[in-house]
Amino acid sequence: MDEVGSARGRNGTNRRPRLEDVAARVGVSTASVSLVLRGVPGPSERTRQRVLAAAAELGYQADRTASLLASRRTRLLGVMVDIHSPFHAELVEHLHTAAEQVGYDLVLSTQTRTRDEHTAVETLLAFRSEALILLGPTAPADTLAALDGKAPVIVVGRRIADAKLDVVRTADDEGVGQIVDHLVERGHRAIAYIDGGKGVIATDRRRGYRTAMRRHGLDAHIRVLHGDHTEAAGERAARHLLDGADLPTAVVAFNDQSAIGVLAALSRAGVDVPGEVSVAGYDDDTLSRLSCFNLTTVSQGAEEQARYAVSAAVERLDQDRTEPREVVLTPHLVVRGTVAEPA
Amino acid sequence: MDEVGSARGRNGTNRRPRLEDVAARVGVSTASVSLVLRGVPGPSERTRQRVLAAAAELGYQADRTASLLASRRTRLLGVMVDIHSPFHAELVEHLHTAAEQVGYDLVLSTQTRTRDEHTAVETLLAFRSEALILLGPTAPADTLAALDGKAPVIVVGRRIADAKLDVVRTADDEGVGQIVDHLVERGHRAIAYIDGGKGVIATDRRRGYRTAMRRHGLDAHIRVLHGDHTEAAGERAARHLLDGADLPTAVVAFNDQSAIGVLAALSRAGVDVPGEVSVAGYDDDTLSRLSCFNLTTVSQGAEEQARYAVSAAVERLDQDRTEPREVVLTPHLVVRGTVAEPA
DNA sequence: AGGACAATTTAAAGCGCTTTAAGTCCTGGT
DNA sequence: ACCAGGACTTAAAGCGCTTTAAATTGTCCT
Repeated sequence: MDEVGSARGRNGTNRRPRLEDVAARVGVSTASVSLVLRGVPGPSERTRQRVLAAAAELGYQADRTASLLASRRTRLLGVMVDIHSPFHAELVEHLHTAAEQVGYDLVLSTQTRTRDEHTAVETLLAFRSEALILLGPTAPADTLAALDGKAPVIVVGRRIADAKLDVVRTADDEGVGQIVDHLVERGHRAIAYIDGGKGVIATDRRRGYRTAMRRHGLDAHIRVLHGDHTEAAGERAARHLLDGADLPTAVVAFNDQSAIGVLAALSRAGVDVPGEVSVAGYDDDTLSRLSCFNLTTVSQGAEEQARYAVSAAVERLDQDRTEPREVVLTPHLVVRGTVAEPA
Repeated sequence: MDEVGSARGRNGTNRRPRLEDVAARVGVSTASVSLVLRGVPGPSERTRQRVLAAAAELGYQADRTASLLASRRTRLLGVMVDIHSPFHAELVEHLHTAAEQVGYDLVLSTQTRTRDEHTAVETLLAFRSEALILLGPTAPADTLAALDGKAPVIVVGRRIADAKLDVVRTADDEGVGQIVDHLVERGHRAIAYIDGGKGVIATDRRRGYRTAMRRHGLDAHIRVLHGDHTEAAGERAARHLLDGADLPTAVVAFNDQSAIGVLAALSRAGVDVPGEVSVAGYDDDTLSRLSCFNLTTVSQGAEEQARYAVSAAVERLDQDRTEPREVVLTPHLVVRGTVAEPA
């Protein structure tokens, strides 16, 4: 609130105020000040008021490192993110609020091209995170399991073979299934799918497509095109479709980026979307919301995943849950403008 | 009974190894171990080897909070980012490497819709960051100046009125100037500009446009349309241009998002880009690189800014520089596919 | 052999906070 | 009066590491 700028370097001594300074000012012990500042019941109302006043005057702010060190607990959740991912950004946002509600704080660490997952996690541990929330880790399952020996690990967004650790993710197959259902309801039958490569997630989504098509008795229309997670892949696949004889009435892409590649290729070829061909993506990326795309897609529910991840951590830390748990959430369709009845 | 990894649980049976444990294992004092592990000269080669071996065996990892507390120095740079910004993501990536090279580490804190700048900065300070690197802060100049009283503040990407603190930014006016030059070279004269609202940055870019136009003797063609930083604004402005009598041959937008709105509107109206109208953005967003946009834009040089920000911090911390410094970098044009000779 | 000096090693004092056992000071009941 | 018991308050012992002064060892002269 009040930005009282205490002159730094006025007399060279520029120590930030310590607990002791507040205590001295009020004339009580540091113990009392600590108690008051943390809201622990005990100190009298009079002391409380005076301490709070003094702390405010001095602009006192607890030194986190000292607090962490002194208390066995740090109430810190380490979060590993890919700072380039918009989806992670959203997750972090919700993790912050979820953590705050249960009295935990977040420490962030990011992997980049030059900074691998290992380093990121070490940093988290070095700050004494009590649990690790890993967003879309790529490390092998046993590496993650080993990590779980040091602190509870919660993996978000990725399936782990036979998980000995907590996992929070959405049912990717189901999400793609929903898209197919949506398209079928609108009257589509020739629905092609552009694959996402060889990851766990891609496998699930592909299976979701196949299963849904069969469920609708459209086995004959199953058509999976090679691709990956990039826009370029979507474009390539779309061109392949355009070159072929039978253009499907709808195309489902592995993710939004790929779908956008499809849109670009179709638009360049003069094919109207959704007039001639319907297109759907996956992830509900920031991109997909842009009005120039307005892509029908599937949302992974960042907020829900964040909430579950935090409560998984809390259950591990505060409620001695020991058996691993996998939370699989249902993604939900986001209907926008790239799907219509087939021509 | 059989637990994966080591038995953990809240009873704290499985303490992570401490300096003392390593020392005991080798049969030396904790002091020696500390010295070895930090690479301080002193310990003999024999001790060094044995300590390193023991540390590795135990999987020892220093407890950062304790280290930070014990040493006056934390060698920690606090970085405030907007986790939703792709540009910030890039900056962070480069900040990491730059900091590492000079032996500093980063602690990240993000502002979100529910978490304001103030909170983010407090967190940074609570972890005893020695300097604060603020990416695109929105707080008023005097608030930032007050902050500088607690720790050196380095503002990245934004101009500060009469700065008492360090600033690293690019010359926004110059960047827009480069775009205008580029367009003029290609033969454009009727170049419109879509404004970015009322921020400091927007002001600079607008001025850059005006100045460049005058420099080329195109005063008569100066045309600034109302807008902001969103795609919607770009779309709106473009429609306004389309409705008017005289469509310019080129449009420069405040940023890439706005430019993409322009592209969308033009494409919808059947106007060919760059055949009929050239379009340019600003920021070199991830978006602008998408092949379906392939937008000609201006790059802010994230890496360079990051390097300067870190060295500004280091100069403050290790070389007691006290007088503020402003580093203004030259942005550079990124020529892609949305600019061509006027029809 | 004795001692000066360099090379190692270590004891011990914190860093700023939390936490707990041990006060201190009241109250009211007997 | 006197004491039990409640309401506060505080002294003091760490948390796991760094750091410095002092102690130890070894080396090399004279």
